Amino acid sequence: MSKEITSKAVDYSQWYNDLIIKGGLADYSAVRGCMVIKPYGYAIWENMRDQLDKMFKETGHENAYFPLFVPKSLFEAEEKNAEGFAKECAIVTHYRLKADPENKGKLIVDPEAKLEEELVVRPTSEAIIWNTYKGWIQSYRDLPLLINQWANVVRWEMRTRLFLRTAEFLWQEGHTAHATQEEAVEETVQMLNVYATFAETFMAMPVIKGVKSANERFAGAEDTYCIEALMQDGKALQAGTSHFLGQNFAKAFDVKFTDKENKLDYVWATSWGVSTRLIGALVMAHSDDQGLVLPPKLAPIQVVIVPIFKGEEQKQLIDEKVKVLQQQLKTAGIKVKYDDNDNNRPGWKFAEYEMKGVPVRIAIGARDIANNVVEVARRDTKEKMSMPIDGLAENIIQLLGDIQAAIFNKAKHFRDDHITDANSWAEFIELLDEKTGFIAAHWDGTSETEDKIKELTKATIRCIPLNNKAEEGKCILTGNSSSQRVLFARAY
RNA sequence: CGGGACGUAGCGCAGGCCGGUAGCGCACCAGGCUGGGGGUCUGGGGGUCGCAAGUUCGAAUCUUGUCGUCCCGACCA
Repeated sequence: MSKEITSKAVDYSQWYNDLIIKGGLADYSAVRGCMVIKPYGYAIWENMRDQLDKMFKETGHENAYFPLFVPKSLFEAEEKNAEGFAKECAIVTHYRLKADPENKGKLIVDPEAKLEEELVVRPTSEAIIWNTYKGWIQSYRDLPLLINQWANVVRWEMRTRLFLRTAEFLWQEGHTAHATQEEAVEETVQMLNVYATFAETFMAMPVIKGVKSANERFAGAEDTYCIEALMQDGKALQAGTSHFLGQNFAKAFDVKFTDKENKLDYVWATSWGVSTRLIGALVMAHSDDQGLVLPPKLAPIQVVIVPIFKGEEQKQLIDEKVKVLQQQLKTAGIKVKYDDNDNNRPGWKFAEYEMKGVPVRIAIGARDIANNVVEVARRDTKEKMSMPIDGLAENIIQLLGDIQAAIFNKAKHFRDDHITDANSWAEFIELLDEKTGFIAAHWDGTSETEDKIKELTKATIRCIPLNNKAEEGKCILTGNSSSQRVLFARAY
């Protein structure tokens, strides 16, 4: 009983931390605000990455890699972007250390090794990328330019949380250049849809697609599209963003092209990204007090087989049977692990793999072999069933599919139950505090009102949903006229 | 950057008020009994008590300083 998890009803935040640490996803590190992603957590990221990468390539994108460092002068070029990120940038000012003459065995920054121009450790790569694109784009024939980068970025956050907000994090950032505004907007929406599909199909996490209000817009964007998810504590989490950048970066970095009519114009841009934050979202969307609940499509281990035996003779019998089963499951494309480690007893293993969120557990003992069955337990419902050994792989594939669908539906029901209309300020406050979740309310469309609401309630406009229906109403705070409801929530 | 908590074995903690040989649980090592929900018995290894000064015959314990981490908030993906 060495690995107890704090109940999420008692302390949601502690529950989340316990899952990450005890589930073996990540560890605290010696660096403030930075975490170590452990193999099991990294395996989830690899699965996310591989799938997203495939989807990016299917939509015509290529991968490239740009430098970690951005010369300050480039970083400054797009004013709004620079201003937005300035206060969370790490800066390289020197390139050398030397032995401390006053303190043996210690090093100090060599004052003679000061850089002429400081380097910003990228918090995002627009600047370095657009500076590069300038040299790559001359003609409409060079467009569209569709590039993605898998990278790490650094944002010096005041307060960090495992996966949700760390000073350094892994992500992908797509940066595209287009000949027309329409095409750039189309790209922005296309990538938003890729993210939404990924979140719902692979993470089993329902999301709302929408557009950000001006307050929440990416620094330097004309429009920020986003997918918003709901966590089990009723707080919203921005899971991905896709930005229409207009010609802002093209103008800042002087990226022009000649069109078919031989006219010179600035290119139109997009950028879009998702990060390791998705792992935090995944954890908070589905898990319970026994540990992680991972969707089969992203689980590093989809099926674990636990042998139950008395003595070597039984063990050998089981080993032989499992060897065959394991091969059948692998052939069927299932990620399966046989845990015949003799240090831990079955009960310990059951608890351990529940902690780690393995979707399906198969227990097999001499008794089962005699009956030509195995015991199958699903993580999401804890339900146990007996399955015939013959045709096991087909049944397991079916079961994995069922689990994927079940956890999506469960999350979707929860989410749908937590989108509530508020028609008065009093109702708005009560919903925020009691029911939580998304609150659909009228808003007069001004930044001032949004700021005021945030100040009073800590709730922000998560998004204006795409295809939002028009509805005349009065702003929840000011009573001014409004033409549609927007979604408010407290958010991560 | 404000508020709070905590630094003692790999992890989780006690000891501290009242200074006097460094403790517990888990984990680890060797072996036994075990095995269908975190089993059990025996034996064993592991510590400059975050760091630095000070008080004292003597400091994990008292004093001062310092560094670090986590949690809550503002900021943000």
